Amino acid sequence: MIENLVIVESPAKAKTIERFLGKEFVVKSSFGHVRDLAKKNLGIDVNNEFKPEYIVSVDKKKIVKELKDLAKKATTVWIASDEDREGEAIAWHLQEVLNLDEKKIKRIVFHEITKDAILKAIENPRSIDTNLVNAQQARRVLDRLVGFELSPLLWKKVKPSLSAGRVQSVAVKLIVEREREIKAFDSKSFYKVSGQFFTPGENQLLKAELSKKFNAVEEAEQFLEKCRDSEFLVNSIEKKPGKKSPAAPFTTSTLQQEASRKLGFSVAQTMAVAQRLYESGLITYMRTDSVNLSGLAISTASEEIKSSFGDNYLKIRKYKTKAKGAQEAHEAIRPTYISNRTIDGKSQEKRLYELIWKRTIASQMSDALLERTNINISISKSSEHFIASGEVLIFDGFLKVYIESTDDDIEEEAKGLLPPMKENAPLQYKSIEATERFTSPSARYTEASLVKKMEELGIGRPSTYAPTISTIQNREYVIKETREGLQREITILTISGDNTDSAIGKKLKKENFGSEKSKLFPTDIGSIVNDFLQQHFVDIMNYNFTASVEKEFDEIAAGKTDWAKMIGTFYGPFHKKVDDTMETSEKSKGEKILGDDPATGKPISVKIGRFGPMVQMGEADDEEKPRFASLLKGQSIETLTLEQALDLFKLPRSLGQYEDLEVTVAIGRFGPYAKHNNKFYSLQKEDDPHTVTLERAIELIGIKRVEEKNRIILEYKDEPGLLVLNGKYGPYIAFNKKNYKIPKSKTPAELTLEECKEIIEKTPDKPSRKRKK
DNA sequence: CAGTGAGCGAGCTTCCGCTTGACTT
Repeated sequence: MIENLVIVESPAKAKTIERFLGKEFVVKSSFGHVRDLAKKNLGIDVNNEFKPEYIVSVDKKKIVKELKDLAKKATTVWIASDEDREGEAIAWHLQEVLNLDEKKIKRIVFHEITKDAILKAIENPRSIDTNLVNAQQARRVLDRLVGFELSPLLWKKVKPSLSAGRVQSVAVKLIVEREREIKAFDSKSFYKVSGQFFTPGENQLLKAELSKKFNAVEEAEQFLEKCRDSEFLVNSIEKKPGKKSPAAPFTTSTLQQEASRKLGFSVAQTMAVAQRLYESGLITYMRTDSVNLSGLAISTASEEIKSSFGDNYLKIRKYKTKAKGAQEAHEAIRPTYISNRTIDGKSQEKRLYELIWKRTIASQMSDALLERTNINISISKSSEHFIASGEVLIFDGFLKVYIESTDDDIEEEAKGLLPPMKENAPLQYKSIEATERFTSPSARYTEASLVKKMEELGIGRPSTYAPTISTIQNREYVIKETREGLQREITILTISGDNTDSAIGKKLKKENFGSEKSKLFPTDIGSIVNDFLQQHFVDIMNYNFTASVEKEFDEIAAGKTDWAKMIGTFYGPFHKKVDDTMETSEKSKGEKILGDDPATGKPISVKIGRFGPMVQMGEADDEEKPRFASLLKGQSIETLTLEQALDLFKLPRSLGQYEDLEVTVAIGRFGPYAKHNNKFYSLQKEDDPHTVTLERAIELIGIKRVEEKNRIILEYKDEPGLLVLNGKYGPYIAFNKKNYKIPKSKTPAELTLEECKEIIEKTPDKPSRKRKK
């Protein structure tokens, strides 16, 4: 007999709590949800008030049995799952599965894992909030209906094994739309003017920028012309105080963003490292949307700040969450023991821990105080002004430990101290430059900036950000890639104060632009699926869909709406639309007509084929069979031009004859190759299949033949198909398209044919490897 | 290792949100 059984969601949490409570308490974990909708079919009876069919998940059978046994023996069972919608549902499912007298079960909640908080919770038990449970059931059922009705539609109309859902489809949409926005962006050039000035007799330089930007090179030229015989004057000096405040403590989303920017971690990597830190008891729970710190955390942080930096660095702050739909069942992510500035562990763990430590400490520190100075410089022959701005740090405050990064990669020049100046003092210029710049489109998403956007829209939860990002990449809707940029030429106009008589200097400079590092790009399939869903299911694809159903879930939680009724209102029209689309819509291949082949006049189109994106020349019902060619890596249906398509049809290409047989070049699955006598010879990086010569192909054939010859250690006259070869992993025997390992006891170069045959016979048939989930 | 693009059909795929190990190479 045990006195009390306490059930929480996470085993790490169970371990800590067990330490706080006495011997009369056994603390166990449910490992999250214990039941879910049946996986076969829908798992929902749509004709009977959407009655869900719940089953104990396979991986939870063991734990459920254990909890059942313990619960039977206990006098009281305390269900202490999180205080949010999912937590309440977990509590209800547990109650159902444990199948106990209701009087034996008590529902408790606590927000801090301290002895006091837990004992207080135990003094104030309540019963399970059925309305909140119903809100969760509505959420679960809606997601299942959307996912399990839209996905099969895609299998039929686009490609098997695809998926769609309330969250993932909108995440893909963000990326598809951003890509189109970037492709459609019309970059405009403009001129930015900056100058270097000095007070006669002094040698300190004052850098200043013109607030006006010029759109045409002529305007910039005219302005510099005016500057050349202008007088410059310090028009005004303005000083004003400024301050910077620290960012809130980490949530899952902000941790993922900062770990990506500062440490270069992927979203999944951040979560895996954080999980290890959590399990070692070093940080609090890492899946949270709360920016709140416990009283204990704030007081230990205060101590740490006072002793390390001094009283004037301390400023206790309460942060409020801005995220839509935040449920705040946990604390913010922080070190468990704030006095530990560093930890032992792997390099990744140390770095992430230090980031969390700094962010937590900084959040309770004073503002940084600055003095900002603007010097306004007038130009006698123009009404424009140059402005020099500087910034001096008066008090560093939280900046002593932590500076938050931003996504904007616009290099902001470090503003520093300005040289001393007097109002109305005359200035001379050392040089004035007009530099050509270009307007740029919104940046492509990184994994972390996509999470940030999803959080803003209220789509997804802390526990699903990382898995969702993985799903859309696994389905190949989206690909994370580094792409090289392009080069462009910019014009720089200069006048020099040392030589006021000479003409305006003009030089051209090359600059790189548009390169992307680890950014998310939509694939052809991603775009096609997005357009298909957008065309037929606008409501679900709307960025506000989640926010609006969340409002209805809140109504259910408040007991104002019946959950099955709410689902019914949604499902009626939705299901009809699914049926209609299944019946009437054509298969979606993303087909685009590019134009006609100038040589034959046949139409050329691009679309998704059985093996991926391809171009087609001619129609299927023509007398002559149409020609096909796959798109190359990096090309996409959306952006392929007729010219590029024609290039694709130039292969395979015949180079001529060698040893009485034809040599051809083409591009295969593994890149460009030359083919001769049914043997393949890979082209090298420097070879272009469109221009490579017969001579070069023959050279490659020669090289490979020598290599092949060197591979052969032994061959036998009596058995031409049996060879002893030198491979990547050492010598081996090749026979009948199978490879055999040579025992260590034998010297490969001395093997006789008989010995080889013996080895082959003794080698057992390898069972063909089967793919398991 | 190496261009494939027909059609039929069985049997499979799929959602979101809680939580961590456990299959093998």
